[in-house]
Amino acid sequence: MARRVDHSPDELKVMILDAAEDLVMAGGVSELSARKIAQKIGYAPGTIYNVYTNIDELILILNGKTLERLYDHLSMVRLDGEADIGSANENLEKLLIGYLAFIDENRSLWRLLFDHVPSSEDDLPEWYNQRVLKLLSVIDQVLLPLLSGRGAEERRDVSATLWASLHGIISLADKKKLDVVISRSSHDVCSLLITTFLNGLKDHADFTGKIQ
Amino acid sequence: MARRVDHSPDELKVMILDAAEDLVMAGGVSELSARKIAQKIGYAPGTIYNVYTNIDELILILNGKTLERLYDHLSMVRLDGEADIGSANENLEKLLIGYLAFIDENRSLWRLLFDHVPSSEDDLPEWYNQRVLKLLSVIDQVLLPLLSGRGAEERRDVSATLWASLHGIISLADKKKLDVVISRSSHDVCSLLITTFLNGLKDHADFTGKIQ
DNA sequence: ATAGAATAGTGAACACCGTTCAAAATTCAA
DNA sequence: TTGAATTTTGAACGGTGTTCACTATTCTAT
Repeated sequence: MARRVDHSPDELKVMILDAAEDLVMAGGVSELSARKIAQKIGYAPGTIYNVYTNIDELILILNGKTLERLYDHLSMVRLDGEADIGSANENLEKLLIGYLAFIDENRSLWRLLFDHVPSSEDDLPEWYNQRVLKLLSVIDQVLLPLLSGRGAEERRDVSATLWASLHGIISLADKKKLDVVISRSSHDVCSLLITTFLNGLKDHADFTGKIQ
Repeated sequence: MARRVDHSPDELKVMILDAAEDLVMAGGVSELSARKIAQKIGYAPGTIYNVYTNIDELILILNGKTLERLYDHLSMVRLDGEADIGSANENLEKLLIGYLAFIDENRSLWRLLFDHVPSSEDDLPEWYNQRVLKLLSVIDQVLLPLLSGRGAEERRDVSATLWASLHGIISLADKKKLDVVISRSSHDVCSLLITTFLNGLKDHADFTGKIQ
């Protein structure tokens, strides 16, 4: 057949993406399949492959969208402008609350974002990496006042360390792999980590091993 | 057919488990399938379901085995007995090195251990939880001298927090989701976290919000 | 020794999955 | 109006987990 005039390729691409998003939101990651998307938009499965090279590419773009939505969500958080540890702690706590709220409202998309490992081992595309960096810049800004003496790269390493640590707690808790081992909510555990981490950043050996 | 006399049910269970382990080690998590296991041990696929209720149960038991092997690996690490932060740091660094070495030698099994989410949402069995706790006790012991003033439960929470944080770093790095964001090896990042965390544990508000 | 119950193992079948691609349907250009 | 170009199809391929009627074998009891 040919162009059913119904939808341009670009429209189709969006329709497929939206259908995928709906499926994941409504039924979890396991509901995402080419056939179900096709059924939802009233096309044949093969049509998806005219517009996306494969399902991994579709997921990548969907994850990019989730990343963007997460950034939008977190940049709404009102941050304190003071440069002391107390303010940084409060700010990080606010970000944490925002992040946990986002996860709560977008649990399945968030799982897809972090748990999905694409079959191919190619590097992620530049536009995707940019979004990750943009997201991390939110934490970076909060830590900036405390790390003004250090270089941009080292600062980003510190932010990323904190971020990855929080992610570890939240994702293990989500997978129910912390239940045995911990008696508190992941929120409380994250708060503890933030406080301890910030406290630990004071006057100790930095990344390069020098004392500040 | 009946008992081919070849193997008792218990033998069969072990054979299947070993075949599964071999498949994962040799070709990654995606190589694990009922048909491939069956082929490897010279039985029909259905036989597996006479001995395991489903593949998730098989994976759970395999993960239990990996957990046990990881514990054995880590309990070989010689730890310093001093009670100061420096010793704790050294000890954790040694454990980290041991852990990273284990991952290096058992990457696919380790991925199966942490990434696999069973379809059913039942709680994990008690014997499995015990193994997780036993593993965590290794970190617990190292932190014990620094947290002697706190209760056992709170100490375990602190250990689990550190553990989950390290896991977050290592597993994000493994999924190549830190490459953009960080310039160092996951080993270095983990070392930074350990140092900062230990430093931060000194004289700051504890889990309950009180100052020590 | 033989009949029958119990057990062990089978493998085709079911309902899925991602992906491909020759063919068909439609539109556009000449 | 014809023919080229394009879009869409859906059957087909090779895979997945899981089930279950059936068969083959062994054990038990007569």
